[in-house]
Amino acid sequence: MKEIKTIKDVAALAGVSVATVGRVIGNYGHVSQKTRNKVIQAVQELNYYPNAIAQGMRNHSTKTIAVIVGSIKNNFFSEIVYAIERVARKQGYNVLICNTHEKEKLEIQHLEMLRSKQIDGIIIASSFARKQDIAVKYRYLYENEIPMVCIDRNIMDLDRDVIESEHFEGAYEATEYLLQLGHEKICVIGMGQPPTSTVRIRISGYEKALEDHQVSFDKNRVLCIDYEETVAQEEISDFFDRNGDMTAILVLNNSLCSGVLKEMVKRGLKCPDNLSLIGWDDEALNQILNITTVEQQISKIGSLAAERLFYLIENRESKGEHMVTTLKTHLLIRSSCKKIDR
Amino acid sequence: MKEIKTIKDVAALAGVSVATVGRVIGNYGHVSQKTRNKVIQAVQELNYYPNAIAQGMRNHSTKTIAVIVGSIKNNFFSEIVYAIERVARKQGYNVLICNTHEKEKLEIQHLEMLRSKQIDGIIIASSFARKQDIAVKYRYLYENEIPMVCIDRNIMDLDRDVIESEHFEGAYEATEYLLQLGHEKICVIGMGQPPTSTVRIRISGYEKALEDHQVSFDKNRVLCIDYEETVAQEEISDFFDRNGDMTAILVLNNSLCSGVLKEMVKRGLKCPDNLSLIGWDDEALNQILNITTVEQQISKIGSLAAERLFYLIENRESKGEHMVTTLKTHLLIRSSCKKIDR
DNA sequence: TTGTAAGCGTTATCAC
DNA sequence: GTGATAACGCTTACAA
Repeated sequence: MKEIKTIKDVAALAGVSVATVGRVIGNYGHVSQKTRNKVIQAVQELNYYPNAIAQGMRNHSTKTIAVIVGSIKNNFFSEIVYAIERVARKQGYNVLICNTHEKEKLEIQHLEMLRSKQIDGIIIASSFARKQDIAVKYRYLYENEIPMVCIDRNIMDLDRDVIESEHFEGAYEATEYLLQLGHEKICVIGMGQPPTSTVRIRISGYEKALEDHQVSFDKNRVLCIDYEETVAQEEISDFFDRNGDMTAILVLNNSLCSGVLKEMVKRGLKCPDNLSLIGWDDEALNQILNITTVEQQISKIGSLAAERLFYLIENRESKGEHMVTTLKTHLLIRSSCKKIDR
Repeated sequence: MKEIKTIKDVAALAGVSVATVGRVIGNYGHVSQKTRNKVIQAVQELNYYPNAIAQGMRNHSTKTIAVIVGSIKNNFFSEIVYAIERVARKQGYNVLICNTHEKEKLEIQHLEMLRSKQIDGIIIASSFARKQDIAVKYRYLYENEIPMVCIDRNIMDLDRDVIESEHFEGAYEATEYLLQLGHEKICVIGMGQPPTSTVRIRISGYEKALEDHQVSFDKNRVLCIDYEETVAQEEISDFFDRNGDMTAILVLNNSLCSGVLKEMVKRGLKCPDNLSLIGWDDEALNQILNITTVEQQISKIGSLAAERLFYLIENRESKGEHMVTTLKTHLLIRSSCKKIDR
């Protein structure tokens, strides 16, 4: 068990001052080749690594960013985090992971902790839909000098950069596809009770498609599910009971697709014979069962968010406009929807 | 955009010294009620939060731990990380996430970075199977004063705590189940080329079960797949070609199950009619398709590892024995395996 | 080219 | 009960 060495130990061993060691380590200023070699020698001998905490203290930078998401267990988020970490590592940054379980209180707690830890930047999928929903005393956590990028969801009226998908268009296209196949009794299922802002926008895309095809909207065809996993299956089951006449389901979150499929198995409903189905996000399950799906560019959300964040970190003073990037979705047509007669 | 306040600002506003503010914040020593109130008032007014970097500098503690895994995209790891983060947050710690892509070089790089960042502890699923495999110059990264817990995999001959599953017994039980159903041409598929230590142990459990039932082991029945996703499906396809006579497959990693199922769909093989199948780890896919599975206590691996790590952090001096915790697996029998005649 | 020393924000010991 | 101050390890302006 070796003691951790400091720049002083290196200086002592090399027979120079700490300033000279600093120059060699930091690669700045002028150092003679001879001295440089002595220092490098000493560094290797002692297995010296600079103390990043002390560096951070001086430089006001921790080379660490944080990602705040609902849950890293959600495939959508774990893929995003993976992409973020990839970009971050190449830039010499580490990534802190924070799960909010979609609880606003926890999100606030995390932000306070991150602020205290002097994190360099934050990528967040917030539980707050609008700035007004954030208690005034906590707004400073969102409106401060720390670079921040919102992913998947916008916080309305908050002037921050956003990377998201075309929620509206994705849902519109999927719904229209079902309408064109002859479906009118179309149900949608999304996450959050109340629904996340993302889900709300997707629902409005669904509504607009119905409207454009002269099919009336029925709010009983919409199910928004709470985040507590235990009750989800029961809610889905009740929903199936209430909508015995539905001919198609559009699932608005990947994590719900398996629940719907379980219910179909339980009821002996075949897809697409008894019920047409469209999923959201492409996963192994959808590929194997040949389920038509709204595809998002998940990795790209992560990598763009990370790149944008590093840009903000390196150009802190630039007071430019906040930027909203919207990524295209794509309806991947497989064989889970069938044509029906009206 | 507010400036970040320091303890000095608080002291100035409250009209006391920084020492007194420190006493109030840190809740130690004696402060009169009157002074205390003035300080608390100032703290709230300025929205002051202690700078954790400066605290870390003083206390030699960062209240941050790191988790090093192959890939957070892997459900097995994302569930573990979720469990770890849950425990950590309650203890006031943050969690850094590091993906190694199962590359030894990257693992070393991460460890160096973490050391530099003065991380308080590390939970790692290492790519190294044995201490001897680690270059001598890097062994100090594994044998130092930083608390460390290995998960899922042990590093042989390294004296560290381990939390893992019963790999051997899990594979033994699954194989025996197949043998009892009359299968003898049983294939296994696992991750890593060469296989991870975890997979190697599972394979030896499989071998032992064959031996105990007087079925000879054939190495052509074993497939170990490289981590590059792009080639995996092809390798599985070739493997199916080479083993046209197999009657059962035991999948040793959750992430491979979907690949096997895709291949079966492609070839029109029904489960269990044409081929019996056992998966590893229970996921939505297995539940929906009714696939018999070796269940691990995934969340528990994470929470136990975190609890053990915090114990080590808080009892740094204790030179106790390293501890190996082995969690039971459970064969969850569904309907993906059928009885056959010998 | 090299060394000295101030300062980053906190904690905690020591005086008063 | 309270305040001054050294220390944590590093960076860098300034002096030599």
